[in-house]
Amino acid sequence: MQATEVESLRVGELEIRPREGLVLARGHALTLSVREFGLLVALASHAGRVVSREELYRLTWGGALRCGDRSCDVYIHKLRAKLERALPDQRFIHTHVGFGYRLDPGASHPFHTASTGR
Amino acid sequence: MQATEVESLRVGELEIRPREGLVLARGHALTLSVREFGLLVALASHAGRVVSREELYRLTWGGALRCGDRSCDVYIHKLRAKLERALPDQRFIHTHVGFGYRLDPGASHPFHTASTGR
DNA sequence: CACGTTGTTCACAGCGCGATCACGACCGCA
DNA sequence: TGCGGTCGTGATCGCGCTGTGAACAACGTG
Repeated sequence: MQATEVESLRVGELEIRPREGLVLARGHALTLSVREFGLLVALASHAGRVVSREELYRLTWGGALRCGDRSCDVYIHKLRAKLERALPDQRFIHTHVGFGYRLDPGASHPFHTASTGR
Repeated sequence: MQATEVESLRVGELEIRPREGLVLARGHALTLSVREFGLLVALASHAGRVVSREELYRLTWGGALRCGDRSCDVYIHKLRAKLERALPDQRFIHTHVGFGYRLDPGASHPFHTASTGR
């Protein structure tokens, strides 16, 4: 799945143009670094699916994720910060503990269950 | 039966993607822990049939169920809670006292069945 | 060279998860 | 009716996974 070959990826109000290195949030442009952009493209090209850190790293950095490497987490954080600044009312990147991350526009947050409500 | 090799399992309005660690309930994502997810996959890969605790434990935890271990019960409970929160009008996990659990979307009566029909 | 940006790594904080325990409800049975 | 076995369910606790800020090095530019 070569995301860089498509003209435009759409995830909710995000429009990503891989070949231009451009991201539009509700129409106006975001300023992302190369890594941030690569990560977003990697996520967007699997939108709605859970992507493991290994996979994200391979797609964005281009190698095997070394044990203990937290680069993904750090950049997920940076990406979240910028996305949230652009669209404060939405949540795009969801964490699936033990599995990876998922990019999803619609649902702000999946069901959350503490333990039978109190 | 290696459930992790199929793309997607469907049980009623549940869609389970073993390789992603993702569950969709009526289209939108659930947040399950690794154990909860493993258990659901174990049940789903035997949907409609009663699965013993020994079998569930072996499939999910990967070892023999020790005498007195209630892990299965506890996680069945957690799973039920999350499924019920997602789809309150349905019951998926049915208890067969003395035998085990059964995952089934439609049926609601867990009667002590000798299953005559079939 | 001075400076701002970016990429990488580290350290610490916070919280979710997994394993277990405890108690109570329920049921079949003598 | 008392007893033992089976389940449901809330609670506890240590640990690992994640979130997050910051330090530092590597560049690119004027």
